[in-house]
Amino acid sequence: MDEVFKALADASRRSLLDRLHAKNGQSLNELCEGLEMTRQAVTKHLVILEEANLVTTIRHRREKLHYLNPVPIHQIGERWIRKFERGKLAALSELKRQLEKRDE
Amino acid sequence: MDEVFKALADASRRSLLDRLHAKNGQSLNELCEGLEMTRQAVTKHLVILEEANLVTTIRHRREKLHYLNPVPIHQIGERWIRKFERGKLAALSELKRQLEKRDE
DNA sequence: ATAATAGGCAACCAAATGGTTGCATGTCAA
DNA sequence: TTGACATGCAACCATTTGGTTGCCTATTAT
Repeated sequence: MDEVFKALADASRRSLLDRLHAKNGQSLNELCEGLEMTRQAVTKHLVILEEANLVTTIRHRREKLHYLNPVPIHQIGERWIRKFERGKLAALSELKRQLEKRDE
Repeated sequence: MDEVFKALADASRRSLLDRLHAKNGQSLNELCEGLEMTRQAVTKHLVILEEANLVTTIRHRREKLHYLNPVPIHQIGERWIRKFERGKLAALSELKRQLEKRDE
């Protein structure tokens, strides 16, 4: 679990997860597009995400495709949120979402 | 949100959250007990947790009492987990919990 | 009044981290 | 086969981070 938190600590890695959340199964070079980092930097980040089991990869031809794995993220909440609190928190964020939506 | 992830990245800080989850509203010195860190190190960690809004404090006499705030933790899951995935993941971890319980 | 308790501030240090450059390897297309 | 494309590996560097020590302030109890 330690690796998961370390992996999520960096903004670049979180934005890589965002990209995969938006479009799953991207190759390294695809994930590099539009970023101001070197490909090698992105590689390093992806390795860290893989080791944390937040990203799974499969090779297809010469490409390595990356997929987001939401399981470890889901487990985070289970550590510090009691069961009876979940409902209230969910209701709270739904309310927040509605209020923000109203201002669009 | 960046501060939340940074704050959660460190194992010492996570164990402080664990302690508050077990017993809410502890003072600095209470939180220091049994740890192999200096009080000043713990102070630094608590400041980081406060800035991330993961811990709220109130002063009572000369003591500063610390409380766990689960809201930012709850928000993490909302970022990368689609609504339709939540049910499955919750079922999965419940299953896992049951299986682990069986081995006790 | 004074000692003990609870906490705060600042300077300093070693280790970890995020990034770069340069080169190597494997695979596909013409 | 040969060049282009997709990825991998390693050395190196600046900055951040977690921790320490030393000293200071505020509040409580005797």
